[in-house]
Amino acid sequence: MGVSKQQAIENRQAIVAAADKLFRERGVDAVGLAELMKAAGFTQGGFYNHFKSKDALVAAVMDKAMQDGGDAFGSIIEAARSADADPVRQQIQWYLSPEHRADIDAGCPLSGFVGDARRLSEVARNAYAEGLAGNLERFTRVIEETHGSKEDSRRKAITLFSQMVGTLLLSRAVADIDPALADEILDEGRQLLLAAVDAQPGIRSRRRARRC
Amino acid sequence: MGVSKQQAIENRQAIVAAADKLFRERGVDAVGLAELMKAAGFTQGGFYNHFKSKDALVAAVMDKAMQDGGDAFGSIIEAARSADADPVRQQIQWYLSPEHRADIDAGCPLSGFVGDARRLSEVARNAYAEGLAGNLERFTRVIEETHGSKEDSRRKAITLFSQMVGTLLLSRAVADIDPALADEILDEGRQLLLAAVDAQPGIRSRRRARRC
DNA sequence: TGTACATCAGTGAACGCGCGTTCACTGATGTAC
DNA sequence: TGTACATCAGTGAACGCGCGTTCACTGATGTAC
Repeated sequence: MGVSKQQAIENRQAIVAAADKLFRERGVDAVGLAELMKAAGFTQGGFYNHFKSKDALVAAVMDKAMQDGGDAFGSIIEAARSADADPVRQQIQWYLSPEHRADIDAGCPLSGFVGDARRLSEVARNAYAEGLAGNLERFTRVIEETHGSKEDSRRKAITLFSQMVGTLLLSRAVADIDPALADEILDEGRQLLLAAVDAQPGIRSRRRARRC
Repeated sequence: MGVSKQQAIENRQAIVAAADKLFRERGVDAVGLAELMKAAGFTQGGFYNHFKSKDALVAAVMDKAMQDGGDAFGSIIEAARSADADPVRQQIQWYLSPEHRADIDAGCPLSGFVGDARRLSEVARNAYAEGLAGNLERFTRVIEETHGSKEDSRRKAITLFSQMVGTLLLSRAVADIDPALADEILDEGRQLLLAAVDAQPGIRSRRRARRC
């Protein structure tokens, strides 16, 4: 129809955003391009003005999701710091909240795509792996700063994140069929991890210091 | 072709077994009935002699996978008991082994289907939820027996299983792209959980008792 | 600044293909007598 | 026990449908002069 370059860029982003949401909700295979383009506000033929193939879109979605995930992580850490709260505690609180469990569309992409990652194209799997590696590095840095235990902060980041992912996924998997079990999983997981963080020397000393 | 009733039952089981394997490897949507029937050794038309629809097959696969998963769990517990080893330790060792990570086909179905569970039919989701509930009950009983801490054995079962699932899934998701990271996740997770189990009073006293 | 034209995002119909499902048919199994 | 026949799992072609992808066309944008 004739569209400015700026508008074309925004339209491409709209397609990626619609795909991100639909792919997480229903799975990549279950979402057709016609439906996807309609959701983004276009007709299906225009898809190939922006992407070489559906696979290329999947890769773009994965890139964008990983970047958004990193941004969300950063925001929570920032917010915790300005509120003088423990960033690791805040991260656990958010990750294992009923709100995050329900928000598959915009929640952590590492959980959202963990089941599909293996089956996607190599480019998309690369984006996932880099997203995970980056997230673990960021998490390691935060733990190192707030807990002061330099030597095993990476170990803690890896195990803590794995625990959060497992808890969230199992809770999500049964959330609609057995909400009581889903809540139990989420609550027990959150309490355990918060208790473990509170038991860390770095954290405890910091919280005590503020109270005195 | 004319087939005995016994043979027909075995053929149905062959279809379910082939579907179980293919669905886990490539996802339910990505596997067509023609391909599936061929993998089971039949032509596609025969499918509807056994199942009302593809959805019905998915539900049957989920039922079977959950039963197999329960059986596998029981075998490991049995083997540990006859070897006078700690069943919980053995369970962690197996669950977070490179072998189980690679064995998606016959591994734990709760991990294998966790990403897809939300998107399947209600019958299949029910089977998944019941499988998870049953597994947690079995695990709770084992922990209660071997660790002797009755009041919080369920809590421990839930959190321990969530941790194993998260570790396995993240490790699997990046196993082919970033094997070093995948191994790091698996190893750190296993070490953490084994250390946590060793710190349990029930376990420690039992192992000490045997050594004296 | 104004005019002429190339660019290219968007349209919507069409393509071949593989999907889930249906169907008429086959023929050994299993039952009735 | 032997014969006649109903059953029903398996075959393979066919169905309509929606998929990913291609295409000719449109027309405002953006550029060249």
